[in-house]
Amino acid sequence: MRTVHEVSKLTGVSVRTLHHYDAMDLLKPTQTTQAGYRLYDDHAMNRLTQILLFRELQMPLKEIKAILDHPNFDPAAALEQQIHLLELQKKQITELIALARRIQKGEIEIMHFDVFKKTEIDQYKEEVREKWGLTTAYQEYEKKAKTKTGQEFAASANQLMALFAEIGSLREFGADAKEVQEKIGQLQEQISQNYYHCTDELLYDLGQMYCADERFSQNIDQAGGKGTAEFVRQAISSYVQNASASMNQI
Amino acid sequence: MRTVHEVSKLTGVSVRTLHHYDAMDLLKPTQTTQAGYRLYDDHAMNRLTQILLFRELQMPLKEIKAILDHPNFDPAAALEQQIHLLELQKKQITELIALARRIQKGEIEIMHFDVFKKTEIDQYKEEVREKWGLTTAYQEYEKKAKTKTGQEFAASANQLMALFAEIGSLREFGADAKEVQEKIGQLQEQISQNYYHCTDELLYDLGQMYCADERFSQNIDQAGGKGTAEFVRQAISSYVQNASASMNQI
DNA sequence: CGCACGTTAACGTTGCGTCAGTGTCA
DNA sequence: ATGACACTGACGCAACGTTAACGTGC
Repeated sequence: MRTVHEVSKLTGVSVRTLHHYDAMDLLKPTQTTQAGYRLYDDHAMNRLTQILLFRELQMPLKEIKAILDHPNFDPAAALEQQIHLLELQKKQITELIALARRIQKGEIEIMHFDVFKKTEIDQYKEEVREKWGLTTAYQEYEKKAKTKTGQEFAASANQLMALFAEIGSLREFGADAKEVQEKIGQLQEQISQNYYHCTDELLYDLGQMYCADERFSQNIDQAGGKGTAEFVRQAISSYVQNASASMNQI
Repeated sequence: MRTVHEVSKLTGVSVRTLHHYDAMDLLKPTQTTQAGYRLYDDHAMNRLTQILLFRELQMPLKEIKAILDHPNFDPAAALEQQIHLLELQKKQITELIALARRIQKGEIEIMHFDVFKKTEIDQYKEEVREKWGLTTAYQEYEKKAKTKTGQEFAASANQLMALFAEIGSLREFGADAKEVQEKIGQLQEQISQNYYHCTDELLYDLGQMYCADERFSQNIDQAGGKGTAEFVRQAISSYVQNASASMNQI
């Protein structure tokens, strides 16, 4: 267990940064003493490592949080992506150096501005985001949310909850039952209409989240009875599998 | 002559960024049409190249401006420094990749946090700053400025102007005359006391600036008569040369 | 006259730095 | 009791993004 100062000295981040990451729920201290002192254990240190790696790649902290908190977050896959990004950056710097050298020797006069355009890097970053089901959907959601009044917002939430209640009442038929699978299709459509384009992958991720995140599971179980969240997750899982199976038949 | 949009497409910077750089006097358009449209020529484009190179190295825009506007700014020297910095960055990324790879293979578990500490880079950046006579002195100045009232501020400015007037009255003796050289010594001391530690190098840079920047040369000439700014520059130049010569004798 | 492009002005955002005032612990 | 270290606001700042409201030119 380390104090803020110790973590700071060890990692090079400022104490203020640790406060900041705590406040925004990016990195919570493992414990706090009775006096409110932050204490970090090795697990927290590992998360900090991940954060710093992503930060090195110029990712916004919000996105880092979203990735690390993703229900299907896979450290190995993330690491691979990070390495790829680092190599792209290295390549870009190498090109920059080469160009600077040629200018130095007087071989060329003006810089190719293309070198500054990190399209390749940005492109891969976009792929990374999509891999974790982020940004594209998330941005879409934020835009739709802006043009919505509080009432409309509540209305679509109620619609969803009503659907969960219906699904909950069908638990006896099993997750694979036609009726249930139909409802899952409706769920996907409703989300697409009210929030963001809900692909099968996203739907799957949502299913995971419904169980993993208490704020969801509690609400869902309240609407459809205990175990509904888990039931929805299973139903979504087979729904998605069937969808990908029918894709392969084509 | 290019419009903002053209420059933007060519270089990858946003139009807003060009506005921003204009507003902060980092990159002024070569011309503006009667309608206020910004137009950039090749010279401006070259300056933009320099800016982007420094920005790539994570330098604050203020500092970039200070360097590019420095009276003795030397593009070749700057380029060399930029290359050096780029290579340091490349080295750091290489190390990061190596570490990430070892983690991937399971050879090690936890990251050496040292990799994130860019001490070497920061250190060299500090050298670059000092090379252009920046930051150290500038920060000192800003600190002293904070603990000063407007009156104290004006007082020290008047002291300086009085000194310039005295030097101006000694023009007939020539820049190398004992009396003049003495006054230059006083100048250096006064600056050190009121503003920041004024090394010989800094004094020399100031001399250059007194002539290059109209805001200075006009005031100085007003205090000591026409040609005083240029006279001071010459006097400082030989003062500094003598100082470095006497250094070599030791 | 439309339509792409330009302008200024002003507020919003990210990621912290930097006090200020106060409590804690060796 | 005296530092060194901790905490919580709160404001500040850099480098733009974003939106609004409006002029320009082919």
